Amino acid sequence: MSSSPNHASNASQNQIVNVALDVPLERLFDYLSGNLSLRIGQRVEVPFGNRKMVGIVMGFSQHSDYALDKLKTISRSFDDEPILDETTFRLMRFCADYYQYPFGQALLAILPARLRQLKPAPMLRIFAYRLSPEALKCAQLQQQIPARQVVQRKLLLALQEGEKTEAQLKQLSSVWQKALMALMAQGWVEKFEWQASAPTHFPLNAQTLNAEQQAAVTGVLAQLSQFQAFLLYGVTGSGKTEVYMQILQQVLQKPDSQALILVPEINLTPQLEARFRQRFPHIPLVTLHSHLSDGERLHHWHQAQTGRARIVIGTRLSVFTPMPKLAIIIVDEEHDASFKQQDSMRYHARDIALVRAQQANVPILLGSATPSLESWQNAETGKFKRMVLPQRAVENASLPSIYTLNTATLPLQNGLSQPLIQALKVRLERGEQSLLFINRRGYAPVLLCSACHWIAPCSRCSSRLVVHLKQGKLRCHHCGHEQSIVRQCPSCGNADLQATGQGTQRLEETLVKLFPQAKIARVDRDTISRKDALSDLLDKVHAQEIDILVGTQILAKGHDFPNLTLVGVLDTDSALFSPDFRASERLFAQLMQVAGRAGRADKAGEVLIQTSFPEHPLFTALVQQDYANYASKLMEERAIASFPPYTFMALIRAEATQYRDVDAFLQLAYAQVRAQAKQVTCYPPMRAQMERLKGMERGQIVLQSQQRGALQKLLSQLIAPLRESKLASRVRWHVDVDPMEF
DNA sequence: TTGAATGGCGAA
DNA sequence: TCGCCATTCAAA
Repeated sequence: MSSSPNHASNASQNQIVNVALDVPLERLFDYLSGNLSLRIGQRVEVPFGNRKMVGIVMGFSQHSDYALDKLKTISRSFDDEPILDETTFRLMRFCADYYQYPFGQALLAILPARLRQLKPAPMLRIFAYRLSPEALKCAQLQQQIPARQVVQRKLLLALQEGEKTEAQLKQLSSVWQKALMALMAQGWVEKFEWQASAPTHFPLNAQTLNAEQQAAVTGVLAQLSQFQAFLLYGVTGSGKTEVYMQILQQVLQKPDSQALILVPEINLTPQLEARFRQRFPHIPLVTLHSHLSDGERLHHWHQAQTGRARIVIGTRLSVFTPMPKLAIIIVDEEHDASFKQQDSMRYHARDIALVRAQQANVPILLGSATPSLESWQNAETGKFKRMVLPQRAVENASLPSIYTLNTATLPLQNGLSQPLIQALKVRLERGEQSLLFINRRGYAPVLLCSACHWIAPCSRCSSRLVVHLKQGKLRCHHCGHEQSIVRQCPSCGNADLQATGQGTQRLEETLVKLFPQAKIARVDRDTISRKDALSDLLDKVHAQEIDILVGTQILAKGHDFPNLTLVGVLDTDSALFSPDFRASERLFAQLMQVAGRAGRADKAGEVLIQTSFPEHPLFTALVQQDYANYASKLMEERAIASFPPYTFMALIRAEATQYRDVDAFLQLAYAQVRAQAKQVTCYPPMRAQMERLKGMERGQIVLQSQQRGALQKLLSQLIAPLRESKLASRVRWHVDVDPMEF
């Protein structure tokens, strides 16, 4: 292979270039380089069919399987520098294989939207400003500027502390640019391209750790130079974040090293981000999540990809962010289901993080109060090192007391039992806060005809319409369909239709009647649609402007309410008997999580759970707050039933307007599996849990194996013939490896 | 996936 | 015969 003299280019003189494109085909596409100088990992524009597409240069070759005279030529390259490298290719190769997803689509999907568009992206160079040598020599710098030039003086004052980036200066004044220009014109300030520098000092506001936290920190620090997975199992409020930060403090001492922190949801990032920024004020930190604008996202991604950002905090997609000096990965709340992507490439960010840590040979730390059974199993077998934080970190803070209230025997007043009402009353009198958790949005989950028992159904889904009284609507929470509330039963004409059951709206209404003097706030997807709505509300809670919070799972996660001493849980029983084998694991985690909101500071917390099944093992374990015990119970069940983590699963799902098309397709898949697989068990096609969704009939087959390898092999052989099958064109279908929902 | 090409069928 | 729709196929 000829190489160009200056090594800037690997391709010259019309070579064959292998390009990855965002198309649902496994292969790469060959093009001629023309007279372009290209490098691996560069972004290019290529003609594809009758349109243009963005591609990534994967390599160069002498030969092509494709007829040479049919090769087209790359139109142009977009960026000066490659944006991806072999490390990322390797990770995405693994993902594409593991999740049975076309490589090109997987690769292009990890780019920020701006880099998938057919135009050069403004690759932002970051500029910073510092005092000029003359300014440094000048003893009384402030006096050199007229006192009226307030902004100029302000900027100078800031720069006297040290260099500042544009972003930092921007915060000082809205007219910072004009003032800065003036200062530069006078020669006091100079501009330079900013490079992240090694932190020179860390603030001393690190909290003192208790013995277990210290042991966890020491344990991880002892193995910084190689791959090792750690499971940090710490009860809610045990100070996991402090452990993360003290570990990072050490890791980031190493010049240029980068840390990746994955968090489940966007709602959690502002708080966590603020804590990290406060702790590491001199270290460049970026976030990556869906609330960023395209421009911001590109900017942040680029910071990470060039190694300038030292800390990256992001949601699941950021597990793929290229980071040249990655030194550690932390996955917070590793059990959280939102790490699993539920469409296109159905990856699990925690699992990918493990693979990535292994490939990069760096340690990875998974933290949770209720670890996933998969991780728990890995800790049991010694694959992960387990570190336990058994107590709350804040002095005098203890775990809340948890009690069940038997709704089978206690009378209910609009869904609330007397003991719970009493408990709320007591908090109000004491000036403390309460939280009521109910996992149902809307006013009431069903609209029922008292005469013929007709229930308002969704026309497109096999689900019921939820009553939203304030809006006067019936809504489907699955497809978003909305209609006005019917006044008459369409089945028998009866006008007595009843909104039955409890939802957040109705609970709020009940509470307002019971406690007219209390300040009550409802928190669910309906009230938290605006971007800052949640954080505004949380501020109110902190300012004691709220007495009772009513809400769904949005409230369960991560928030710290020092004055909150009561948590009430309503109506979670349906999850106890769900056909999804993971439902009880999830419910336990969720209830532990909400329970953890009570008594975070030095006030004792109380958790009251209304249930008709107080004897259920889930609740007995919950009352004792014994995750370990419940986990081993669940593990026994999983072992008996041959479910994960004892086996590996994959699902083939299909949907079509006619179920017979779905069935025909799944029967074909089923037959193929039966014919090939020795170590894989396959169950006949069945209807999905939600049989109909958005007007589509749905079904699936389940594949199961003791060996991950056998399942992988089978899937890779199965996909191609299925794609080619005529039946496949009549249905929409996909493979879900390690599915989380059924 | 996308878009172009193909082929069948009813209307004119 | 034209035009519309559904189906099929290639994409470098």
